[in-house]
Amino acid sequence: MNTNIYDQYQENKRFVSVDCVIFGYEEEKLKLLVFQRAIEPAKGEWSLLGGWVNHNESTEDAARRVLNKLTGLQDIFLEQVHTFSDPERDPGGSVITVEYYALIKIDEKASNLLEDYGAKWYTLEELPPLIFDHNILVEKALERLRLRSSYEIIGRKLLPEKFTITRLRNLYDQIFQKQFDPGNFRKKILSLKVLERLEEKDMSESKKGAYYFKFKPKQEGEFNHPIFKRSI
Amino acid sequence: MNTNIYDQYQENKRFVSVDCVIFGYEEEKLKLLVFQRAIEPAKGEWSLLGGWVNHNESTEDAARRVLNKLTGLQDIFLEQVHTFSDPERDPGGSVITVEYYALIKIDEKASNLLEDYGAKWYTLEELPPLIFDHNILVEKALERLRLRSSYEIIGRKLLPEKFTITRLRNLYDQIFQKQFDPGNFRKKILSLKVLERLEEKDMSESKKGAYYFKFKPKQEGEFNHPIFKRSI
DNA sequence: AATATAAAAGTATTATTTACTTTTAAAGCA
DNA sequence: TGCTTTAAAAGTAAATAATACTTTTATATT
Repeated sequence: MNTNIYDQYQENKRFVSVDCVIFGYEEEKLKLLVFQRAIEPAKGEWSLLGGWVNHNESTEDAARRVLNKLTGLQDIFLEQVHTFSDPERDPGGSVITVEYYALIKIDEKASNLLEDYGAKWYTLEELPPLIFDHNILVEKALERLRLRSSYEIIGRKLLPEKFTITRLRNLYDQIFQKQFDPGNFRKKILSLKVLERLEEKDMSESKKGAYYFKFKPKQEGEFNHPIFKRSI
Repeated sequence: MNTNIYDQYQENKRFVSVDCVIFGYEEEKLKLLVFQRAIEPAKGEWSLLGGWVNHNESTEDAARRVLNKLTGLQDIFLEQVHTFSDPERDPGGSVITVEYYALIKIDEKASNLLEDYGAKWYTLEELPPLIFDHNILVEKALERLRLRSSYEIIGRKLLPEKFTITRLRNLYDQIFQKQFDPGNFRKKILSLKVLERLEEKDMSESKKGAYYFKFKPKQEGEFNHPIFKRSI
């Protein structure tokens, strides 16, 4: 252990954890990965993925560590959401938790790993009651995901390499829980010039077929303004 | 000390602090309150207001406690910004800090209290280098203040009871570091119907005089959409 | 009474959003 | 072969909002 000038304040040390709201997209549905809690209190109940923040580790590193242990994935999109610190929030003791949300492609994960952990994907509507304040954390993560999605076109981490505009629109329908107008959505998205049209078409959804698109490489400072004035 | 089911994880306990970016508005300038640090390391250097998070206290309570000790104010607007946790961020030891920004009326504070703490108001341009990552915290707080100001009309906590539209516009000019068009700003603000015009005029700035306005009581769910499409 | 000032109101142009309708490409039949 | 069906893709017209201005107004000062 390295010397620490704050050792005189040992009294003030606190339990700090991270909790991850894991979003995925599959079968035209935005889904959320939840776990059966492995330790007391509330052992066996549904919970977000969490873990202690180790010494000499940032909270983001801690979140990546627990996510990697679980999914085997290395390059996961993470955004910090909020820190919850009500001393009563966890009946097991006063724990400060830093919340992140993660976006992952569902087909990428090693599903056998997930089963070992008693994990399960739920749609937003089917989500069961979670332990402690975790349902509030989910709400907060969803708010933040919506905010982000209204400033940039999200999907790089949720959709496969190539996808149709209809599929992207469906993702946005799911995130905002509303129906975007197909024509207007297409017009708006294409006007942003962040997608590149491929020559290949997806013929499974219509007779005419829908062009596949992929994301152009990310530009610096691409999105400074809200994209949709009234999406939220 | 109450019993704690997590006692077996004592090893994992961490130092947790709060840091406050304190915004005020005075003489047509957005200002920031900074302090001469009272403890080692970097004792005497400019720093944000901070403090340890005590047991049985939320981070927001901790922020209110240090702000109240300093200013005597009870009802301070606070918004949580971000949690910084790089183990190397504080050379004195690995400390996780939860950042808040506060909005206060400069004339309200007991300035003698401030002097005891070696505090000083700086404009954004004049802000000196701060310790550790505190300049980054300031940037982050400013970003968050801008985001909030683009979703609701801020000023309840920064302006006096009654104020002119010009004064509110000047505050927005300061926050976004740009010049809003006087006519268009007025039109936009009044269309939101959050201000109430008083009969009294401020005659100090023009021959015609400018009506004073005050905020109407806050409505629930008033602002769901960005107010200014391109303010950021 | 004339002048000067910034407030307040007004206006015209352009851009964006919204709610639609029409056309199109290709598959699957008759 | 050519008719039908489908959702994609393109197009359109009206309403709303943003922007860059100009004009009018109320009142203290000269």
